[in-house]
Amino acid sequence: MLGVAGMDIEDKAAVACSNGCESTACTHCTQRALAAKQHLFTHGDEQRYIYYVHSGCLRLYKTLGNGRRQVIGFSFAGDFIGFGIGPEFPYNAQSIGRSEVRCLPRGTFHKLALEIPRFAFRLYEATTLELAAAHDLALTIGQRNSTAAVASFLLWLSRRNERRGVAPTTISLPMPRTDIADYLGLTGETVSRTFTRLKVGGLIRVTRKRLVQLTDMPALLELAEGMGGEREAFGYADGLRRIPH
Amino acid sequence: MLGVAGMDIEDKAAVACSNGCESTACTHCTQRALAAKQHLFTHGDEQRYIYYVHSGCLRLYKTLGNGRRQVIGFSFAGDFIGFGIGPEFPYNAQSIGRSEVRCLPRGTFHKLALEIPRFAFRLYEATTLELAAAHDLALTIGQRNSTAAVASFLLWLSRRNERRGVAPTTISLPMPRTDIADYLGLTGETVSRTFTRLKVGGLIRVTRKRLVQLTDMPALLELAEGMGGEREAFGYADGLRRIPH
DNA sequence: CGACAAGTTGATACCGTTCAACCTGCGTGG
DNA sequence: CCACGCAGGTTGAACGGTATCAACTTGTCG
Repeated sequence: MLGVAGMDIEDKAAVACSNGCESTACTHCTQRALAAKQHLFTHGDEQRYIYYVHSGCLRLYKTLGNGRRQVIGFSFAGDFIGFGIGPEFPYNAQSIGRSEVRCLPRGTFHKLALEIPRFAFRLYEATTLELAAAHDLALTIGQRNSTAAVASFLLWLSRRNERRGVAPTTISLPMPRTDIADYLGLTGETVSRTFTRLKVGGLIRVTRKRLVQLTDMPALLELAEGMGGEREAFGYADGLRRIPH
Repeated sequence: MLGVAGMDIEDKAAVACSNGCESTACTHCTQRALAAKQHLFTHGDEQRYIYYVHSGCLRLYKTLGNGRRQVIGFSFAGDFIGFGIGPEFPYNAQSIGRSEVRCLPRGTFHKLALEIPRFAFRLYEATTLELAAAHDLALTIGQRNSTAAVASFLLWLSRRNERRGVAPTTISLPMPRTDIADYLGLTGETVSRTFTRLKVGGLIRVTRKRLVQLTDMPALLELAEGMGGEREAFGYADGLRRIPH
């Protein structure tokens, strides 16, 4: 075995890269600084590079002809963006705040993969983990109500913290509410209302708009599974009282 | 280049397999016949094999603690099931009707990948395409209304036919309405109503319950992008008249 | 400090869900 | 071969969660 089980997707990819970069890829790599809201690439752009996020955070999203937007992921520092084999990117990548990325020429990257089996295998592993994440997202969007969706989103960030040795109860949100909304298939308003319901329910504390404390993990875990209010505590399926008008 | 651009994901995987199977994998492979509704594996089962669907159709799905189900994909004859590196399957695979699968020992499969770079690379390619499909699903569930979702589902099957040289306007549905519903994040009732609306709108013809003719492709394409009824033909966003009570 | 983006809260509408009754058609067994 | 049975599918009526549109507040950055 490779002894990488339990590692983060970005960790795996980083290992994969370090293998390759040492030889060739990173000798050719360029840097790029992105301003807030600037696109790294858009849907249909030629796939020339695979990107490595050095700092900042980007949103990956797709759009419908009518303008509706689905965020399919967030890329944090240490993540790779742009795995895939098609000639064009099938989604958009946009910097949320300011960020810096490294650009690894795709050709070099793939040549390496064809030369070093372990490298290709790690690419496979990394993609496989992204796939699992995408399936989880589908489960969230399709089957969780707004409360369960927001709860599972917060828990996802919590687990991410945990794996990096950061306090799992202190969640910093680099993205605006509308991104969370478009990620979860909701609207900004609904996300906002859900935050305040979790807040008044005592499950979270919102220190600042982009900084959340998880104060009742077990309850959040239950909510995320749609088990909130088994006894329908307040007459609502998720056991949280609606804010009175 | 490898000259596989534009190939189907299952075609790619088949090539990948044929490369490997010829040497070792398939000499160890066993067959398995599944009855209707029988599970190939369930969430949490140890990942011992990678499966190749020889005949029939399976649904892949995940569930929430409260019992709600999200279908994350359908596996048709020629597809592989079970790519991934974790110790356990993160979803369930259940036969829809009767089906037959071949079981390829995971160890052999992965050893091969580490020996033959091109094989590992093809695994990477195949997973990459599955990932793109999962992102499309998220877009559908999160942003398309019931009409757009059903339209894009039919068009997906249509494109699939096209790539296999089958008439793209004749869609056979191996799965029940409830599977389509749980795939699109809807209910069986809503899918059923949407079918009849498309029917009375003249966009499809339902020959038998599981056999659909696409009679107005351009309109379906517009609907799938949420552009249906730009002029709101019937006063509804999707341009299709609701069935009066 | 001042302007504008981001976030919150409110009122209302509506799409999809839910629960229920009723068809339909396919496979099975008498 | 037909009739039965039942899963699958359709249709109906009402409810409700989330979207939508709008006003207002907050806070962040230049």
